[in-house]
Amino acid sequence: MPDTRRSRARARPGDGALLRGEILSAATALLDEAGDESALTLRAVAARAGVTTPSVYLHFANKRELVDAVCLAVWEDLGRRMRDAGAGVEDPYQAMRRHGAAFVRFGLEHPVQYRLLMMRPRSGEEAEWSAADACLAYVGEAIRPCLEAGVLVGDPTRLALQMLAALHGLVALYLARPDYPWPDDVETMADEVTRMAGLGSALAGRLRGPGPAPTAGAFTAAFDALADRLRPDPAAGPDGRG
Amino acid sequence: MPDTRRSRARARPGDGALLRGEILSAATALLDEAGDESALTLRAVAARAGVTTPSVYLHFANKRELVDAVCLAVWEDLGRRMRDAGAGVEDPYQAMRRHGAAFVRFGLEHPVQYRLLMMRPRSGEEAEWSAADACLAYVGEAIRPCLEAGVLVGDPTRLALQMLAALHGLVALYLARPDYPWPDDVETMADEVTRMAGLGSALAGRLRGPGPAPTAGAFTAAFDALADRLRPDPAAGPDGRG
DNA sequence: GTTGTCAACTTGACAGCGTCAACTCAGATG
DNA sequence: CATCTGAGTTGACGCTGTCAAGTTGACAAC
Repeated sequence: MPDTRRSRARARPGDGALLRGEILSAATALLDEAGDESALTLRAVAARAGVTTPSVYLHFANKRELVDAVCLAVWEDLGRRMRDAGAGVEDPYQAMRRHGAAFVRFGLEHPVQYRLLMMRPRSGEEAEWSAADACLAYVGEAIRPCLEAGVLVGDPTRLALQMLAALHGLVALYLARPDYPWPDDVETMADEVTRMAGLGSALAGRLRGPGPAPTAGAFTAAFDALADRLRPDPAAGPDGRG
Repeated sequence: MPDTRRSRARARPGDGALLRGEILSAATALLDEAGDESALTLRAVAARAGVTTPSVYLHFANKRELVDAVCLAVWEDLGRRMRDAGAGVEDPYQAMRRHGAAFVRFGLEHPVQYRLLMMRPRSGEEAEWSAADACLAYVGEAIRPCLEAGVLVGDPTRLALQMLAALHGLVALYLARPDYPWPDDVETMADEVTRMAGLGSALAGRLRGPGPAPTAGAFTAAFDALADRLRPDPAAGPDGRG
């Protein structure tokens, strides 16, 4: 038996690109339903699109390009989501917190696509470069106001990489290791990791340079003093701390 | 042509387990030489061990178990390496810095194994549980002295997860995205990320609870003051800051 | 309305993969 | 020498991505 009964009418000359869209949505549906990339075979995609397997090659050079296209489609949301998360928050540090949490939330909402785009060895070719690059760029955008306001100090690229490392680490770890003792509120944890990275970068940037390393005792005392200073008013506020 | 000319003498009854070791080292060599998991096929492993393909199934239930065994072999170093890195450093925070850097270094030195064990969706079975669990346990060990000394405050498990997220994020990002604008000294960056996570956790733990979120301006001033306090002596020391 | 052309798609195959049931074979044991 | 059994092989199955060559069908021209 061939792939399947023919179910799709041949496109008219000039409309060949129509199939591309149908293949893409078939692949997307397949990936979303199974939640597992192993379900995404060219044969399954083609059959779902009502077409034979090699027809996929008319619009995608190979499987990798198809997978990339499927995953990239979901990526178009990321920038908007991160910007929306920080919109209306004028304080640059608090805005960065929202940006980071939005990034983590996005990753957790698209586990398969995130894994395929961010946790695969690089293809060697230039494909899907834009996705991972977009992540770094968005994080860079999020921290720039903090740099301009003087909350963060240091090299912007380096800071963005460190910040992204923390965010990506949370997503990647959660996706690959759901058996870890994760708290129920991973949303909160996303904010905590962002805060951790933000506070840590802010402080580490100031401590750079030669000099003796402070002891843990000095840290403890200094941190307690800093916390007191940053918490002058014990009255409750609408937002979380830090 | 069958798999290859027969090159291995059949083991004597009772010595069947010998083949297991030969398969393991063949697979290890294959993985190390290619630096790419796609080179690790059962046929290649069997041929390298001088045996036919199905013989692998005499000692490993499936390919996944073989891959896990290969990767786990390298994991036995991790605990020792992390402990060694912190040995002799009595200051708990500085010891934690070393632990974190050692973890990152380990991951970067075993890219294929790290990726296979830490960046793959969970098998569903219990296999290789120990590897990822070991990571979390080692990080937990590293931060416990900090908790006891009062440098870190908060839930140990949560803190370990956050710390591991930062460390894993750096490794995972570097392995999956070598095309990022990484600095030449990733070693230094490993330390910076550890420091970032440590400082951030230390501070974030103190700022938890209800209350208004400090503004970026308050942060900036408070951080500058803290940095001054932690850097009382501008004389150069042997160690990095922070 | 017949014909020709070319894009759109199919046919049929290839090599390689993980996996398994059935078979052979050598070495130890009686 | 006969037999038993653990060690390894043979040959196959269904699956995968991929490709060269063939077919089909809508439109444009006569």
